This record gives sequence, C-alpha cells and structure tokens, in this order.
Amino acid sequence: MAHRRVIFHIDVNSAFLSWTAVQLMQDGHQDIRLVPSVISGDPNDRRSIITAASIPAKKAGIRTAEPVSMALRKCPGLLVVRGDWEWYGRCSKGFIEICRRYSPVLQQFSIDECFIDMTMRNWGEDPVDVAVRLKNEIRETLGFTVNVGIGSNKLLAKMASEFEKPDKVHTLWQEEVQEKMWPLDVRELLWVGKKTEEKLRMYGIHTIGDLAARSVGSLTRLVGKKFAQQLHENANGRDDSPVETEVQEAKSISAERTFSNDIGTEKEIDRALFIVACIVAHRLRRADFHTSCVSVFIKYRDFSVVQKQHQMAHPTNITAVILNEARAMVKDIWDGESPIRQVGLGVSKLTHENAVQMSLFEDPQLEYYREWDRRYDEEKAQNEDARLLAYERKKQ
DNA sequence: TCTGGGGTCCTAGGACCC
DNA sequence: TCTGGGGTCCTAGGACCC
Repeated sequence: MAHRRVIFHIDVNSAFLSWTAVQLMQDGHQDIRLVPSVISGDPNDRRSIITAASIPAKKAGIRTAEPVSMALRKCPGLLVVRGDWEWYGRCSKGFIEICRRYSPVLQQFSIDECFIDMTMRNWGEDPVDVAVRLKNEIRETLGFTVNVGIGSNKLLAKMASEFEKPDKVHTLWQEEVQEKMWPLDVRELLWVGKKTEEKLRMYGIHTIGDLAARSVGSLTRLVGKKFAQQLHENANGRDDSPVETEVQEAKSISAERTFSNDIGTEKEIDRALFIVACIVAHRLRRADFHTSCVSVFIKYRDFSVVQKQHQMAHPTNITAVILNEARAMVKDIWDGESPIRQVGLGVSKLTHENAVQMSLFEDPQLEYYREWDRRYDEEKAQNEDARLLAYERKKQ
C-alpha cells in the first residue's frame, strides 16, 4: 500500500506588511496591521504600486498591484510605507528556519512561502495539531502570523493555505476536493491567470469543478496539450511533484527601469541601459557566472513589449561587453522616436566556466573593462558592508 | 494622479543538418 | 516535375508566479 503523503504549505499573511509592522513596532510604532496601510516601493514615485495591503486597507477596496495614487484616492488617510528588503530577507530566513525544524524536506517557494513534506513523520497525533503548533511558534517567536495548508500533495496544500486568513490551519485532502475545491471559482486554481480564465469562461467553465469535468482533449484546443493535462490533473486534486529540497541555481538574471515619465531620446535610453547593465553584470559576477546570451526589452506606453536576444560566441561577465550587445539590439527594435515606459536587460545561458583561455586573441581593451568592473564591485561591496553595519547598530 | 520588479516555463516558426 | 521526415538550435512572444 502506497502510504499517503502529508504536505504542509506555510504562507506568511500579507508578508511585507506584517514584516514591516514587526519592524516598526520594535521602534515603538503602532501596529500598522490594524489600520489601513500598504507597502510600496518608493512612495514618492508616482508610478509605484502596492506590494502588500493590511486587512483594513483591503476592506477599503485596495488591492495588491494597484498604483499607490489610485489607492490614495480610494482611501485618503492610507498609510504608505516603503518596503525594506534587507529586513524581509531576515524575516524570511527566520520563519524558514522554524519550518525546517518540523521537517528537513523543505522547499522554499518564494520569499514568504515554503512546502514541507511531513510524510515521514511518525504520526502519533493529528497533522492539524502539529500545524497549529508550528504556526503558533512562528507567531510567538517572530511576531507575525502564517497560514498552514495541509494536503495530500503540494497543490492541495497550497490551495488550502489560501482559505480563510490570517493565522489559520486548513486541510485539503484528496477526499475533500469535491466539497472544498470544486465549488471555487476557476481563477482560484493555481496557474489559472487572467488570460486562461477568459478562455475557460468562454467555454462555460466557471468553477474548478467545471474544469475537472472536462476531458483533456477538449481543454487541449483551448490551452495546448501540456497545460491542458496539467489543468485537468490539478482540477481533480492530483499533483505528484516532489518537494524539491535542492536550491536551484539561477537560470537568468535581469533588471529593468521604469521611467517616471515616458522617454524618447537616445541619450536617456542609453543612460538607463547603462544602469541596468551595471546591475545585471555585477550580480552575474557576484554569483560567479558568465553569460552567453544577452536580451533587452522595451515596454511602450501601451504596455506592449518588444524584445531581442543574442547569443555570443564566448561567455562573458564584463559589463561593457554586455552593454554593447544591449545597445546594438535596442537600435534594432526601437524606432528611435516612440516614447518608452520601461527598458530591461537580461542575461541567460549562465555557466561557471572560465573564459580566460581565449585571451590570446583578446581585445586589449577588455583588460581595461575588467579593471573597471573590479572597482565597481569593490565599491558596491563597501556600500553593502556600511549598510549592514548601520543595520546592526540600529538593532542594539 | 494608471499599472514595479524579478523570475520560470512553454510554444511556434524558421534555419539547418542528415 | 516535384518535393520526406526527424531532430536540434535559435529567436520572439506570451503565460504564469510572488
């Protein structure tokens, strides 16, 4: 008899908002979770959007990912706080560490979510009791709440953690799928986004149950074979993907900049390209990678995107080389006039190989570029150290 | 006073090879 | 006079996630 899998999905409630609340309360500030409040990037940037909202803010109709300006119109007294990524990283580490004590078979799914495989645990007690202990321990130790979803696989555990929030434990076993999952709107199913929702609705599929009842064949015409198979399995509560304990190496690195006003001069575009190239190449070097594929994209006023990528004969980690590739490609895809909202630069086909051998035919200029990068990296590292120091000092 | 930033994976068409 | 079939690589675009 194959034994039943027991998977937990742990999801921090309004993560960025909760974490900032904890941070502010250490300085004697009120609990921003109790008032209409949101977290955004730079609150002074008129193009900032909301990355997390408190429950009172959500009650005022404010949604994640909407522009801050729009939210302020809905709720003039709204408290807008800038997120602190350094702090979020620490909070994330803290709750992951606690989860790992409950099972070493842990997969971090994002900064604020993880799966743990509890199958091998010697169950002398109800999984729900263990989950309640886990969530309480996180709350009492770290000061923020989580939801724990329990299921027979990752999909069901994740769906379960989305049920009533905050600070709750829910189960979604295979035998509960019909009762607890099929009545839900089809959009609630993992991997069903806006576009897929539209397609499914046109065919009269409105609930997860509707989806489960369709044949793979009929879904294939809508969304392609592979996705159709997955949707069909998931809607029926089936998912055999394992909890992946190995941390995956990055497959791509990218950075983008949105301008506060759409821009249209070559000089401005070039300046932005330079900034993102520096960021991407620096992160590439810090991770000890070389890239052999550079890509750029441009987002226009109407949010349409054009992109171009190019593979290079030799892997590189030099900012100037990456920047030059990007410049050439931007020339190809941009008409030189249309105002641009955003530019981005990415690198992929990452390897750890050392490309020094080709130095025989190397452009002597490259050594100068390398030196430039070394100085850039050094300065970045110093800034980083100073920042961390300031952080530690503040904690005392 | 409208829409960030950073990722992963899939698909489709064309080039090219045998 | 007409035109196979399979495989791989590259590029552009699009969907989804947090």
